[in-house]
Amino acid sequence: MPRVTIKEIAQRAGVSKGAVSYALNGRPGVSEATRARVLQVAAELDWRPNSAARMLSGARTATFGLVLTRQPETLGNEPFFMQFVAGLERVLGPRGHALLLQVAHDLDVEMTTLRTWSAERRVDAVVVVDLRVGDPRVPLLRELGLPAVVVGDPSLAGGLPCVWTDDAAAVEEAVGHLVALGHRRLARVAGSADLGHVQIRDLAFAAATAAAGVSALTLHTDFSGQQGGQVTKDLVLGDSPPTAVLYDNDLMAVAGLSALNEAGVSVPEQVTLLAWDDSALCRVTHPRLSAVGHDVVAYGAAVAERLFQLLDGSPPDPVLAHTPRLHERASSGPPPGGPVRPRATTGGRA
Amino acid sequence: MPRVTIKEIAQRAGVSKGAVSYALNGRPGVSEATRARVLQVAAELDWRPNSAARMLSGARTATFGLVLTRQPETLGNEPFFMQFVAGLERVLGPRGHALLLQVAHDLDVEMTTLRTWSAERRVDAVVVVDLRVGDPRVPLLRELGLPAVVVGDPSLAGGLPCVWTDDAAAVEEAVGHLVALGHRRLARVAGSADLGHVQIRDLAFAAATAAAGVSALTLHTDFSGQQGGQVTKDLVLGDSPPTAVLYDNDLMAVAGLSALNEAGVSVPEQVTLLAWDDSALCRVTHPRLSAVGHDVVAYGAAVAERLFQLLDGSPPDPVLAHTPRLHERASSGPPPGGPVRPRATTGGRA
DNA sequence: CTATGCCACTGAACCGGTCAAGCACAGCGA
DNA sequence: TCGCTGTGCTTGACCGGTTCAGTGGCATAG
Repeated sequence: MPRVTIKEIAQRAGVSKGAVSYALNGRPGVSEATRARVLQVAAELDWRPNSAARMLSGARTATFGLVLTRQPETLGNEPFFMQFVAGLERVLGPRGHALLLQVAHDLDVEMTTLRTWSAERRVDAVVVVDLRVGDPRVPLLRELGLPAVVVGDPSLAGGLPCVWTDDAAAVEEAVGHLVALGHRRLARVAGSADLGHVQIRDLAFAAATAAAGVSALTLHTDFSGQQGGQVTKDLVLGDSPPTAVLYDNDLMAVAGLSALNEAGVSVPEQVTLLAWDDSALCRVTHPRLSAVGHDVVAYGAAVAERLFQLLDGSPPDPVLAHTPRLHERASSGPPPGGPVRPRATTGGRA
Repeated sequence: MPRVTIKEIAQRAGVSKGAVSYALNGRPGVSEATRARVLQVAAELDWRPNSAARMLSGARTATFGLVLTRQPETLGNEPFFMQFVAGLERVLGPRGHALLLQVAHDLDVEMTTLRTWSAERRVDAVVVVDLRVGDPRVPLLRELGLPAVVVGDPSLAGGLPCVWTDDAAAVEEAVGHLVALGHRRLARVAGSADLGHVQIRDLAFAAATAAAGVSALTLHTDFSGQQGGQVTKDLVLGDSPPTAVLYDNDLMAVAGLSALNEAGVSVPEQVTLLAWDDSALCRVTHPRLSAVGHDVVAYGAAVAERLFQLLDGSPPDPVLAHTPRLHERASSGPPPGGPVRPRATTGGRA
């Protein structure tokens, strides 16, 4: 396979390598006539730049990196990541950029990968997800001088450019909705406490319930269905059970629903359940799960846009992608014994 | 950030660039004493090869490509892909290789990506999944001369090296199990008929049911929960309903279970359900779903191993990764009216 | 003592682009 | 007529590795 190079284009077009480079990159230094001729020859030969050569001289790899650090099983259970990646690519693809992906099983491996990518010059920038509280990746990226876009709350990003969703506002909306329905004892089945977005929801949940003067309890899990189901049973079958439970992902909500179903507790008559993420899972249960959710594909696309802005030298201001909204379905309703006052909501969205 | 290059190592070690290259790559041409000195200097300076420079001269990118062509939503709902990727990385990471990922929304985009990666020399080889019947990617890869490992049945791979799981045998096991339980009317809720693995299961299902002399019906869907639920209801509430339904993924099985639950049909008393893939979803329903499943992470790892073998020049023989097995849980049992003969199974695995 | 061969290493070309510097020539004003 | 400026193109260095054709030194064979 004799690969087409600019040298060959230069010969055929009767100009030098340099002129071809100028012409192909749309920069001044060649006449329009020459440029057109070069472009035509390039098209005829179906020339594509050798990415390695570009990288070597230009120092731009046209590649971004993403490391996902979770257990493979957990990762598979979260539709979030695949949709997020799809959103990234929606923007990267048309711009000729590629995504380098690594799935790591712990943060140390991820950090090593970031170091390697930086040292080997494999990526122009990286996307960082699942921020921890006091995340060690933030200082590492600073130290490496590796451009990065952090997916998460500005309070966690340590000054790095970030794209975030306002989870606190979403929690407030959910709590407000539940309180308006008449619920007075709320519980939250949360993910790992060391994850930044979990902590942000923790705080928002505590604040919103305190402000509304209702009781609240948050329990942390590993995001698994197993723990989601167990914790739900413990809560609902225990002393002073909550009348509404808010989950940190969809899988745990599904597991909770099944556990209650098994225990003979009816949803939403006895307990209201609210999932988080609003993936397809929420629409395949009976009753269908009400959920706090957002457009994850668009979220990924927003992050990709931010990556390009970053390389263009824009300042590291946080970008709010959007605020997750509550989607009411059949798993939520007034608490048993009826609402304190008539349904005060404005009606749900499907 | 003054990047460390072999030139600097050469200066410090008092040898030439060439000698350093030999030393670092473990090839003959330098004495052991010199090699040790070079390696030590390299370690001290924390040298890493510039990947672009390597690619440019060596023509090896240490990168493999993977294109996933599905709707982003569908993709998110299939734990398969994330686990598969995790399995790939399990092997690639330690060997210093990276994975370039693209999510495409149709096959044309995927083909364009493959052309681009090949022309730009971005990858050493690619992994091809979701093979179609008469897949156009097979001749394309041939034309491009791009090394590839096909994930799927040898009959679909068109002579390209492939890694596969014996889905036909798994279908036979499932049908055998159902027949042994006494079921005489089976149905299958399948995915898109144009996917190779769906067709293989189609044929195996038809053959196995015919051999057992039981009635069988296969309906195709788009893998979505919505269609999975709808088709299940149509089947079970229709004329001559099946007593057992085998699904092509977990999501549809969950949706089917919910739909029946909603319609007041009890599982497994009235209908037996069997999911496929056996992700965490199967353990968060009530009753828990029996499923045909396998170790997807190991599958991905096997594919990665095959990639390296391919680059080492091994012949394109198919590799059987493993055969999915039936995992019995609570959604399967004898048909209503009792088994034709006493339970003939040897007991299930968790 | 020369010839032979091997070992360890050097020097330079090369991969395919980018880019700064330089050069030829046209157009223009003085 | 001579310089000056700007356009359009060429030349060649450079990125950081790999690789191949030497080369000099040394040991062994003839």
